[in-house]
Amino acid sequence: MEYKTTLNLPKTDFPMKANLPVMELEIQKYWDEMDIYRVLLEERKESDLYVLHDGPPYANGHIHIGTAFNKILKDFIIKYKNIRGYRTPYIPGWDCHGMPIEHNVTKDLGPKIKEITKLELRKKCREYAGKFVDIQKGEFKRLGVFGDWENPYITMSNVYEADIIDNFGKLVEKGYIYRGLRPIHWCMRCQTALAGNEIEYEDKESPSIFVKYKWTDEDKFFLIWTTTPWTLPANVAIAMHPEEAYAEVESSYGRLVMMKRLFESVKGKLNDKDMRIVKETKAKDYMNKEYVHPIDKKKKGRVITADFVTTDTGTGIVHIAPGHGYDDYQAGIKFNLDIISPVEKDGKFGSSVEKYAGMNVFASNSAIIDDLRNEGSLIFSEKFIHSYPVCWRCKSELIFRATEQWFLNVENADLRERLLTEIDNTKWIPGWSKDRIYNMVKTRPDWCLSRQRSWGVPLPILYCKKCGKPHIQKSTIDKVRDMVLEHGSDIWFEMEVKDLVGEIKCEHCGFGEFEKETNIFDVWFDSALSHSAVVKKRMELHWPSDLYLEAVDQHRGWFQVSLIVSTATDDRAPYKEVLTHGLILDKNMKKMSKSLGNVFSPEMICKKYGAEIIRLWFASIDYTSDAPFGEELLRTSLDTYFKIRNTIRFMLGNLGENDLADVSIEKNKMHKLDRYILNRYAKTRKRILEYYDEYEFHKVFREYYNFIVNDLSSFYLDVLKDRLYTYSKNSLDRRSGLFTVYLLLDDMLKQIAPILPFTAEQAYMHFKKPNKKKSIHMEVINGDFDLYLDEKIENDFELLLSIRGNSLMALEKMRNSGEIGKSVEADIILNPLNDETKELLEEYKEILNQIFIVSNVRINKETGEEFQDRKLSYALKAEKAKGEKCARCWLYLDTVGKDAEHPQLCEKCAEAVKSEV
RNA sequence: GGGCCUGUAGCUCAGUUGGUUAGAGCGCACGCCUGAUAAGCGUGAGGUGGUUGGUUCAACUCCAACCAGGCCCA
Repeated sequence: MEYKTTLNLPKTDFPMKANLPVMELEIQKYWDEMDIYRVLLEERKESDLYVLHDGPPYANGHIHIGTAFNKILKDFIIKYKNIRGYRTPYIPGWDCHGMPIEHNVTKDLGPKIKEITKLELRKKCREYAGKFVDIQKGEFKRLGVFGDWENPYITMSNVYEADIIDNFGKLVEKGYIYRGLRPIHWCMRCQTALAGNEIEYEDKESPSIFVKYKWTDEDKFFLIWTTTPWTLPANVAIAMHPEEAYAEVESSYGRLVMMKRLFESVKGKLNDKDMRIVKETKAKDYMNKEYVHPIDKKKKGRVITADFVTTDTGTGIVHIAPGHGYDDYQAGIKFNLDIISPVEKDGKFGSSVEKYAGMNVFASNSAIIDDLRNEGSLIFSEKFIHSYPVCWRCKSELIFRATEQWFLNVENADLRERLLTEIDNTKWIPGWSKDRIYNMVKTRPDWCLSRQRSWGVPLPILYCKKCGKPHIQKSTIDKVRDMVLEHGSDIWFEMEVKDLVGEIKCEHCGFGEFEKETNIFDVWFDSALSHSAVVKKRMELHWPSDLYLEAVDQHRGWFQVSLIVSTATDDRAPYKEVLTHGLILDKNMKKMSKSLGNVFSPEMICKKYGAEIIRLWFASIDYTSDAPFGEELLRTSLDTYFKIRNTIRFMLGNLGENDLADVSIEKNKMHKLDRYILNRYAKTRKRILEYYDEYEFHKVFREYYNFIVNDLSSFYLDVLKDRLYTYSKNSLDRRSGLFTVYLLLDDMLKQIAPILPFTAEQAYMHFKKPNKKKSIHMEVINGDFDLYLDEKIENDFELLLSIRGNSLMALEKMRNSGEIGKSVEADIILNPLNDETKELLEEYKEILNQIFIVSNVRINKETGEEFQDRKLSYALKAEKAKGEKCARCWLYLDTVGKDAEHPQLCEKCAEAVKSEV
């Protein structure tokens, strides 16, 4: 027992128990105090620049697991590029304007909304967004993300808002901006436009009517179907399905065209027993055929085709009013139809509809039905119950109503073609990501930039008070931009026109008084311009960015809108590479949502487990597809984390108090086992770096973790213990082992630092190493392990390890029969059955017992279980160890007792003990 | 309904240009150690490869359809 004190057992203050929730906060404090972000930039001030531009999360609510995932992936890359020696400024940003914030603020206000002004509402929105910017900032920092948290970019800042207006001016100058009509959801009671999530659906009873439209040239009719009779005055066309069969039908109402498959259903409804098909036709037979307008007989409409025509209800022919429906609008764009919008803000027909002018549209339904019936064109009518959109606030029924909107023309100056070229010139990861955005851009419509809202950047457009025409001029816009830069965009709403832009004249009528546009920009326009407002403007960055990294949903969002404005104004994509990741779903691969109660807050996980555990989980999954998430899955990460941590701790412990400055050993003097593990690591490390360069973190993780488990923990370190603990302190073999552990730990800490920044930092603090920096993140991965590549050692050990496997099985049998406990209680007898095996065993005979962790390995002619593997052939047998147990190293050796001073010890231990004195 | 994606052991992932009994780690079971100890080591049991067809001497790997799930549109 007294000999235990002569052993070199591991010793370290690096705690086994991580207590991450507390430890991480301490490390965070350390980073804050040293100002790690600026220290790193200073450290790399001469280095190459790498720019990952942050896509701004929406400043609305706390971060969720998906936001955390995105930020952590970005942080992996930033920290990796940094530790590879790049200068990696990272400017986090927030998207602050827009409907969801305005919606929440409005909801909180309740009925008080009517008492406050637009400016007051905007102020409340600004406060709301500001509050969540601060909250999210803290939450992101807590995850260990490095960035310029003191100077993030905020889309509601003066600089940013001014840049939005500036770029709009450029787009105007280049001819991308035009005004057009577009139908939007409209609440006639609130007299406002509504966005998607402000719409609710309720069951509503509507009239369903069949109306016959007379051909202009013959006494035949198209039989159309609609549930919104009030939209008939705005009719400009009727649509048939391009693939379906149609029929001409003889009936008591005359000769009618309808969809063939709906014939029986229509016949039943009309109760016309003699109705019969007289001719089978196709939509193309009627293409562009003209009919008399159902309300205004002076006008004509024509036949078009559309995919959205229903094939299971109605008549198979629908009436088209592009001003009153989204499908209709799209069809209108496609077939170049007029967009008629005869309905005023209050939901009443304007003077263009003589017959019903001043009448509320819903009230007009019955009048229109009566009129059609009286003139004989209405041949069927019934009640129809369907889900219908209503206003989220006043619950009144909504209508689609075409209004004037401002658009960005994606065809101007061949923009669409140029976008597709830019997509081709960008590297998309993974590859399918390119197809996805390519197909979207290929077919996307013009971008509607205007929103009828309060919380956003105003469109800097004026309208002549006399002729009503818009004044949209670069010079004027630039004046607005300067005012916004100085005062913020509220100035648009506060100031008189002439104070805002000086004296200007209407270029159409020469009048000098104007009204200001009240619309604001689509919030996507804000974030689309981060490439300009941030990447171009910040001195520490370069344009274009090296990388954008967001979730799959951003192909329609940020990736695309950024591409559009950047290509339009600067003729190229704002990024060189785009990396897309999937979404985080719940443990059953179902979407997370508050109503399902399957949502996790990163905050809770940090408090309970630590940020490192989430980071490790994110590193272990393949982000190219969607991934599940749940607390029980985190347990895996927890176990994995402790394995990594303990292995690091064990290595730190063995290095202990050693002065590592002069531990260096030449390769050819090193122990063979050490040379083997360094060769293994050299190869592993090469793959790790390749995977990092390809952003394949789950492969990095797998490679790293497998090395720890299979190579280090269960083999190398297990075998090494005897050498480190029992050999005399300064023996070459022991120092060789220490040096190896030092080399491994030094590099392995750097390799894992991007993924586990807190733990790597903490371990680094306990790591005694020459020329140590203040933080591991200031280190650079540049050491070259190639000198340790050694094919012969690798091949030899592959074979030795195969023998070791059989040895382990033989030992396990002895253990199960109770003959031995630990493996050093046994000897292994090997009988080489061919020359190759004999040669191999001869070469390594000195260290075979170490490799197998037994007391002795004897090579002789004894029989045993025979094995063949590749070129090896041998018989193997395990038996109880011969010799005495050494009181110090616990091996059973026949040299025990030979030393008179230390009769309980083996030769080696006796020497070791003496040398220590 | 359209575009894109995913589906290999309980979990996370490997499987090279289609080619022998589909691999690893975790977890699980059993055992050992007590000089990495709220640790370490060993052994073992787990897979009709989403389903169904097709191409081929041969398919987890190629093709088609379907099922389940995800994103973005309609």
